[in-house]
Amino acid sequence: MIRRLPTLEDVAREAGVSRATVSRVINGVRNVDPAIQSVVLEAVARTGYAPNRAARSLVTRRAETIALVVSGAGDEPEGEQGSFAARMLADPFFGRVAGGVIDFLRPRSMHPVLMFADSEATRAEVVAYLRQGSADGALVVSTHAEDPLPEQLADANLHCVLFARPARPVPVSYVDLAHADGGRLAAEHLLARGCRRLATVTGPLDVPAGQDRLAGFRDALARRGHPYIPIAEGGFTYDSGAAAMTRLLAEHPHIDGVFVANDLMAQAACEVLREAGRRIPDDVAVVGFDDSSAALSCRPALTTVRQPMEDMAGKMAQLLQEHVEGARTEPTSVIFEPELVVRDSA
Amino acid sequence: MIRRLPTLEDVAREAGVSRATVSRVINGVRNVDPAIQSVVLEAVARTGYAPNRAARSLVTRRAETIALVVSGAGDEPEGEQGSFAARMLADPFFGRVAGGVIDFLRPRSMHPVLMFADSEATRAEVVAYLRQGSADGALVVSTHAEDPLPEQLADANLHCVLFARPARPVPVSYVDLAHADGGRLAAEHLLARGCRRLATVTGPLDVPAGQDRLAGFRDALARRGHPYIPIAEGGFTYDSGAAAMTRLLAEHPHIDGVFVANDLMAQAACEVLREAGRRIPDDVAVVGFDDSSAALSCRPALTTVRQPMEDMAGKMAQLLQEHVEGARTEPTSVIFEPELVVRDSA
DNA sequence: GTGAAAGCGCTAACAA
DNA sequence: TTGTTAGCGCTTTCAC
Repeated sequence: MIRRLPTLEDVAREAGVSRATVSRVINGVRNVDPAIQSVVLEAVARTGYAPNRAARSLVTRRAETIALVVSGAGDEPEGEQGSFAARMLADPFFGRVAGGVIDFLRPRSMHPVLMFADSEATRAEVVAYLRQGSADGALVVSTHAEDPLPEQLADANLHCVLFARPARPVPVSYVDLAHADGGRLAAEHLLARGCRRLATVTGPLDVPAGQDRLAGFRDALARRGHPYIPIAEGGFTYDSGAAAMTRLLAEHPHIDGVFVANDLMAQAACEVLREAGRRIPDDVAVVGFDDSSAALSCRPALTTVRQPMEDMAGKMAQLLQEHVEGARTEPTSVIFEPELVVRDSA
Repeated sequence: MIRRLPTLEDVAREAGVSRATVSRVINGVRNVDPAIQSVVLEAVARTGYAPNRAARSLVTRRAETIALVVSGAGDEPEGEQGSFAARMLADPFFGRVAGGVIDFLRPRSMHPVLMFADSEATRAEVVAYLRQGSADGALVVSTHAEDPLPEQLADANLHCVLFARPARPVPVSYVDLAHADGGRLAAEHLLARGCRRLATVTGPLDVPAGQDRLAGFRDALARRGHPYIPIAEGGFTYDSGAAAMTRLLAEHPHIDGVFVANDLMAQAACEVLREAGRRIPDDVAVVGFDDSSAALSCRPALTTVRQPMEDMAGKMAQLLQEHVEGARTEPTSVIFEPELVVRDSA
């Protein structure tokens, strides 16, 4: 019995063949005599051999690992709210994206490395991590508009795929949603149920998702004879949603329908409306966006524009894999369609 | 200009020294002439050198990576609820643990690999992953009592640290909470605010956390002259909490205080109570457990027993690091104390 | 304080 | 179909 972990060499000796043959069996290369193959397999079992990943990576130049990185601004106050990582982990949006990525990766026996970057230093770490070959590529989710990470990765010639179109054009692949169509869906639903004094709590207006949802909403309304709609800008967080709804209500107490640009803010809006004595949906109808877990935990259950995030995340992972394998060389984009989910709030 | 990525060799040539010297500078080994050191550093900058992780791991026998694995039963119905990974990511409990781990790791420039295992096959993958040296050890969070993973890891001589004591003894380190003390805190608070007809929604009674929280609660009550307390068993999920509270209310309509073994179920319980026309805390006081994000999103805000999960998770990561580095060889356990957080529900 | 040289365990040409 | 051999890029004795 040898003390150190068994190596290819040990298995080869045990099976009475060469290292190369064992390697072929392990890696499922065809051209191997079935008889020899089973002899090798037995030797593997007997020795309890497990291929050393570092050694393999060194020669294949593949880490067989991808990074899932969330990149933020780094200008937010730390403290009570918890760390950036903790905040992101608590966000139902991130959960669905991560879940989608993992479900794509798992059947392929791959597991993502989780990275959170909210400063130049941590972003540099992400770049370094990939440059060292610790991961073959990155899936990046940005939390704010001018995130420099995508460009840094592109400049370093590293593989990456983004969730959502970057605010400034960067030559990398991304998946995204037809946000404007989602805004339209919300507008039409509110109109159809008879609302006439509409308003909206928007997302941050410096990111495409925020802009496009608003544009689609306004657009559909304008076509139906509603040229002006009061708006209040939010930041996609619960608190910002509550604040925005409060402002809206103060300035326009008679609104009977509101489109809120994501579910977390919509949940906050419902809370504010309820505390202001408004019944939902009777007095004010509320439509959210995302169909995240917040939509279900909201009372009443939220009517919302569903973003198929798991599918989007899976696609994102698939695109990255294609880039890594060289099956795809040019950046591409895949845009998904939103869908209205009608529940109780509108 | 060379096409391939720069290697130590390239930097050495550029700096006019040997590979060994460059390696020393990169790794911050002392015995290096300051002058040479800066020459090397310049050469590194000029070439844009980044050490290859696989090559380093091959010789150091360290992956400098740890796995964060969530191990579940695999007997739960897939489907509407989403995949195991998605469900865990949506759970505020997991979010805090992961956040704590990440915040410990980040200053050390380490990033966890996220793995979800809910079947024998996926558990075997976790073991294989570690045996290949892809990660130096595992942090494991089990979602059910008889999780075989800890034992499998221990048998394979792999480093691991658990979150919570395993149901059956396994020779591995773990961090845990003094759950019984938490139950006691809840009992005393409820009694102190004048509740006299108490009941409890427990966690699953086949896991230590479920048992101990109940035991502590009962114990404190028994000491104060309340020998019998109605209970309803839940499974730590929202739905199971709602079901348990419904049963409790049907059988004991006059309860005026309830201890619910985690916040997610407590949130569900509040919902059930509210729909049954009970005011919280006036008619029924509710105390939760964990102080997860559910405690804050609950209406009214939940009075709860706080589990310092971030600290626990950080400690878990620290213990693992000590094991990996060989600074600690014997399994150990660290038990944290819970703390009552008084909000509006009790 | 620095360099030469020996591997770490594996894959992939290339030969046989 | 199988074996031989040459590295992949790095750390680490061991001399000097």
